[in-house]
Amino acid sequence: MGIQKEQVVAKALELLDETGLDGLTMRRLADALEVKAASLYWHFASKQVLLDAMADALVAEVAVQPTTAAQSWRERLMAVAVEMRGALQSRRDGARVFAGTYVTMPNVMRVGEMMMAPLREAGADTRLASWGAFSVLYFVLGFVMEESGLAPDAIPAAELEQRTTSFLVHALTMFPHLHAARQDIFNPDFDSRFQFGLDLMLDGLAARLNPSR
Amino acid sequence: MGIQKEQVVAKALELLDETGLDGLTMRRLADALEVKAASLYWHFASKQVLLDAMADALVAEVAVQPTTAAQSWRERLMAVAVEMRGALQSRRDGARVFAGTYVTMPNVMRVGEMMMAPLREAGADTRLASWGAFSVLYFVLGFVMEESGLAPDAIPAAELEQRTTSFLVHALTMFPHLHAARQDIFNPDFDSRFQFGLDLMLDGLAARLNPSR
DNA sequence: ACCTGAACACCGTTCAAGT
DNA sequence: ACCTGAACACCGTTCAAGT
Repeated sequence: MGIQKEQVVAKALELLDETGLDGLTMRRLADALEVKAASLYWHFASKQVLLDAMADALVAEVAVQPTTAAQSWRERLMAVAVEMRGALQSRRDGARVFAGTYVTMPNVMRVGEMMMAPLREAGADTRLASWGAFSVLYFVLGFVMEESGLAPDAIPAAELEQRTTSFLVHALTMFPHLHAARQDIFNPDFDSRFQFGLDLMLDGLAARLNPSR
Repeated sequence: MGIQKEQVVAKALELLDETGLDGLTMRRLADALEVKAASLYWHFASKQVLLDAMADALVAEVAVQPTTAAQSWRERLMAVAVEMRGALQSRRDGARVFAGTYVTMPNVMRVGEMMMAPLREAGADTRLASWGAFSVLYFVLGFVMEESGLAPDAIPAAELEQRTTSFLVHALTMFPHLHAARQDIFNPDFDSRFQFGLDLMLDGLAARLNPSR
């Protein structure tokens, strides 16, 4: 009967959680599928093609919630951004897998479309809507890369503490603003920090949607 | 006499331009330095440590231009963001090298400090200044990752064309907003697109610095 | 159509041994 | 203090051969 593409991608994402991106090899994946490594090349031209498919599958989990008429464009766009962050965080190294990818994959396009829609309906022209949507996507990606780089399974606790100490020593002697803000910089409430950055962009978009005010 | 850390990092960045991140191996780097691969481990505990040093060296090129009193906080923050984009683009796969890194490296801290300074002097509290600065950094990183993924030396022209076609086919049949905005989405004026996204965030920051208006 | 055996040309990393 | 030889335990990928 053999293996199917979708099974391979699903198993690869499963394995990703266990091994991380650096530990995910074609041989290990083949083992998990009870097949030989060479077989994978019948279904995927290269490891990169498989990684692209994984990225697409990751983003496929960004659910389209039925639009409530009561929701503002801002709430709707925010919801997609939050979902996107969740998708990138749903698997270990998810952001890194996605980062090697381009916006031309169907499910990434779908997310772009879902971000553009509320902007368009609120009166944005194609440039404002598309550049705005992609700008939000770039922020989300950058945020999650940093955020998940600090996750406990990505970095040993001892090393994190060492980095923290090193940061504080440098800050104290050379970077007064970082030192003054150390409480905020090490604030572990990533939800609030994400919301904060998102709001900055949404405010900028709002100003362009209502240039009169 | 032997090799020095700085020479190794400099040569590694040089080689990065030739080979790309995937082609940069310890053995090739050793060859370029006319040394054996094992010797590198005397200076760097692992390849990852070397990559961290490369990321730091990349960001070291973000120059501090002497602040002109005439410049607004907005101009100063923008200038650092533009410099940061330039640094990440100065080497092939620069953004990918940097993306594996954390904000605890001295030169990354320096950039954070340079972004925070104008905000603080404009009256921002530590939270607004630090979270704002890092939000801008996340946008810059996400932007350059996408931007340089589309660069001619990162992707063969034939494949880029194929992706474009695939995008348009999908857009036509499934994603009306993307299709309507296709001219803007494929607009190659990345400077303008970068400026656009940056302005969104800066507007958001401006609103928080002058909440009275 | 789909899988395997076997090989090719590499990797990162370690470590005893050299100078 | 710094480098090398030689090895270990892997990689991604190809391809003739099998069913």
